[in-house]
Amino acid sequence: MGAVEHGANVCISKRAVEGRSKGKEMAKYTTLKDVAQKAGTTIGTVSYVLNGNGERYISEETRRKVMEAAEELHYIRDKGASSLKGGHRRLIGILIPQFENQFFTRIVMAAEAVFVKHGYDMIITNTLDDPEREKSIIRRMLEQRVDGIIVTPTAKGAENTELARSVGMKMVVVDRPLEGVNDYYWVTTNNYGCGFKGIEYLMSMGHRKIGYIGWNSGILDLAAREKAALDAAGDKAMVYVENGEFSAAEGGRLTRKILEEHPDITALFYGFNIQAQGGVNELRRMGLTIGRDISVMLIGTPMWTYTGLNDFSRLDMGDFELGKTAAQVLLDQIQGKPMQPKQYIHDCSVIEGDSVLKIN
Amino acid sequence: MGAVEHGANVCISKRAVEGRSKGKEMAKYTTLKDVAQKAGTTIGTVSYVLNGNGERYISEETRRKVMEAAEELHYIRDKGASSLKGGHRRLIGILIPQFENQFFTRIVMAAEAVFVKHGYDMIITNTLDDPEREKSIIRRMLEQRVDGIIVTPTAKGAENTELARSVGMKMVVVDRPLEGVNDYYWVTTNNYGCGFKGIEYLMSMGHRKIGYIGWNSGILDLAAREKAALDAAGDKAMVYVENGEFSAAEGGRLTRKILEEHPDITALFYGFNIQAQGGVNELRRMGLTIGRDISVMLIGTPMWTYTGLNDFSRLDMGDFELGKTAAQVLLDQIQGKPMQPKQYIHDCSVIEGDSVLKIN
DNA sequence: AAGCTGTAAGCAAACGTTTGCATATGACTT
DNA sequence: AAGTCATATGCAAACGTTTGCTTACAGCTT
Repeated sequence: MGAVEHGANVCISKRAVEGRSKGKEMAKYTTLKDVAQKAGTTIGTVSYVLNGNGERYISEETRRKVMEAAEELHYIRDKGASSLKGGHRRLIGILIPQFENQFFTRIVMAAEAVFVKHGYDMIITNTLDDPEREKSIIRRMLEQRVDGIIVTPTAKGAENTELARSVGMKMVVVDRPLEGVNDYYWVTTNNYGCGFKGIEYLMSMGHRKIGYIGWNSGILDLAAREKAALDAAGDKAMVYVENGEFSAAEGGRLTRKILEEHPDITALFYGFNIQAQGGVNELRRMGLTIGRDISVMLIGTPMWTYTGLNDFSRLDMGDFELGKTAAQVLLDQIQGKPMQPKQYIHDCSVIEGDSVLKIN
Repeated sequence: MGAVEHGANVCISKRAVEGRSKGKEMAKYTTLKDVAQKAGTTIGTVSYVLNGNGERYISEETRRKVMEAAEELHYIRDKGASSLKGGHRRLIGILIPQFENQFFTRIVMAAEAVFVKHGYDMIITNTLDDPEREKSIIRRMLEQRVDGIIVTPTAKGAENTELARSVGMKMVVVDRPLEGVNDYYWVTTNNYGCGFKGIEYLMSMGHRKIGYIGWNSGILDLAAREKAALDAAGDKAMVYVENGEFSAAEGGRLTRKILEEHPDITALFYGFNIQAQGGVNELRRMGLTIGRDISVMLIGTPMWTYTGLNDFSRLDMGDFELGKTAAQVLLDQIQGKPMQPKQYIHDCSVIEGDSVLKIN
C-alpha cells in the first residue's frame, strides 16, 4: 500500500450531517425504555434481565426477547444513572506525579491489572508535583463519584486530600506519606531501610568514601534515605551529600560537583533515579567506566538502565508489588472488608549487578 | 525522623467504626437539597448559584448564603447526575497499548495537558494489544458515558470500535489506523515517509548494505515502514529484512541473526524502539561500538537511549505533537465545530546523532 | 388603574436507572 | 371452595441534577 497520501476522505455519515445543522450534537444512547418498548415489556423487567442481581422470576421467553432487543438497539447502560440509586460506579481515581517515571507507571500497570479483573475503570492523572493541580484533580474525581482513590501525594497532599477524607472517600496513599495525618492506608517502600542497605552494601564492597546524591523534596519520608545513608556509614565510612532538584540535568550537575569537591570518592549512591540518569550520563561523558573507575548504586529500576552496558547494582523497590498491594487494599475497603488504616511497608532488596567494584 | 518502624496506627475514625458495623458503607455526599435547606432556599436556586450558566437573577444575599452553606457542607456536585439532563460529563476515554512505551506516555501527557486545561478528566487504559481487552474497555467507557475516545487500536480495532461508532461517539484514532473503515479522524505519523527518510539518510552517509528489523504486527500501516525502506533503497542499496515479535528480546535475537547471515551489513535500521532496545544491548554485548563498528538508526525517541553513550541518530515522530493534535481534534468535535473526518499526518524528521558513521 | 419591565425565587418535570410493592395467573394443597 | 404456593410481570418512587414555567413584587410609564 502507498501510505503517504491517501487524500482526506470526503464521506460523511448521515448522522454527522444531521448533527452539524444543529450545531453541537451529542452521542445518542438507547435507553431501557426503548428496549422495553421493542421487547414488549416494561422498564423494570428489562433492568432486571440486563443488570439485575436481585432474585426475580423472568420467563425464558421474556429474557430472550429483551436480550435480542438490547442487542439490536445497541443498549449500553448508563453507569452514572445507575450509581444514583446507591451502587458503585466502578471507577477508581489514580494520581501519580508523572507518567514519564517508570516507577509510577509500573505501579499503575500493576494496579490496573487488579482493577480490570474486578471490572473497575480508572481515571489516571499526572499531578506533575503541582499541589494546585492535585487539589483540582481530586475535586474533579469526587465529582465523577469515583469509588476510591490511589494517590502519591505532593508536598501539600495532606491538605489537598482533606476534602476526599471528609466525605469518607476510600483512599490508599502510595509511596510518599501524608504528613501530619495519621489514620490512613499507606503502601510504601521502606525508604530508611533502602538508604541503609545501599550504604551497607557499598561498605561491604570496601567503599569508605561515598557520595550521596538526592532531592530536596520537602517530603520528610524521602529525606529518610539520606539520613539512613549517614546512619549506616556511622564512623566507619564517610558519606558526602549533595541535594538538588528532581531532574536529570541536576543529577549531572551534582555528580560533577561532588566529584570535583571530593576527588577521593570511590562510589556514588543515587537516591532518585531521574537524577541518576543524568549522573550516569555525566560520568560516561567524563570518560569514566562505571564499575571500574567509579562505582554506582541506584534506587529503583528505571528503563534507561537497560543498555546492555551495565547491569546496575541497585535497590529493588518492588514497584509492581506496591501497585498490586495498593489496588488490593483499596478494593478491600470498597468491598467493605473489616479493616483498619494501616501501613504496608515493602522492603527493598539489593540486586547485585556489575556497577559496584569490589575494592581492597 | 526514624522511618523504619512507626508501628501500625490504631486510631480509627468514628465514621470507620460506624461503617464497619453495617458492613460495606459508602461515601456520603451532601446534595443540593441539603445545601438549599441550610441556606433557606430551594434546590433550583442553589443549582443556579453553584453550577448554573443560564441567565437567572440571584440576589447577592442569596448567593452568599448558598456559597457559605455549600462550603460548610462540603458540597460536591455529582457529574453523573448532571449529565442525565443533557450536558457533558467532561470525561475522555483513552486507550493505548502500554504505559511502558514512552511513545504512548508522551502522547498521553501531551493530550492530558490539553484536556486538563479544558476541565476534562481522562479514563486511561492499557489494551496490552489484546483485542478482547480492548473490546470490553470500550464498552465500559461507553457505560461511563465519556464524551469522546482517543484510541490506538489493536489489530481488531475496526471491529471493536464499531459499537462506539454506532452510538455516534466522538473518536480520534492515533498512530495506527482502523483498517477497513474510512470516515474517521486519524492522527498519525507518516510511516512510509519515516521508513523512506531513514534509508535515505543511511544511504547519504554511504551505507549500501543495510539491515531492517521490524515487527509482524498484522497492521498494514506499520508494515509501510518496511516497504518504504525497500523502495528508498531501490537498486542503489541492499536492504535485508528480519521481522519478528514486539519485544526487546526478539530485537536482540533478530540482530544477531541478521548479522550472522549478512556479515557485510554496515548499518541497522530499527523500525520499532522496543526491538531496538534489545538490539542495541546485543550489539554492545557483541563488543561492537555503535557509530564506529556498526551504524544504527532508530524510529522514535525512547528513554533508554538517554545513556550518555550514544546520541542516537533517529527519526523523530513528534510524539507530543501527536497527542496534542489528537486532543485538540477530539475537543473540536465535542464542542461541535463544523468539521469532517480527516487524516492529520505528522511528518517524521531525521535527527542526526552520532550512531551513524559516514563511510567512503 | 392598567400595563409594562426588571429583579428574585419557587415549583415541578425530566433525565435513566434500580427495586420494593402490588397484581395476576395457574397449580397444588387442605 | 378457600387458601397457599410458585412463577411472572407491571407500577411507581426514588436517586441528584437542570431548566422552563410560574409567581411575586416594586417601580415605571401611559
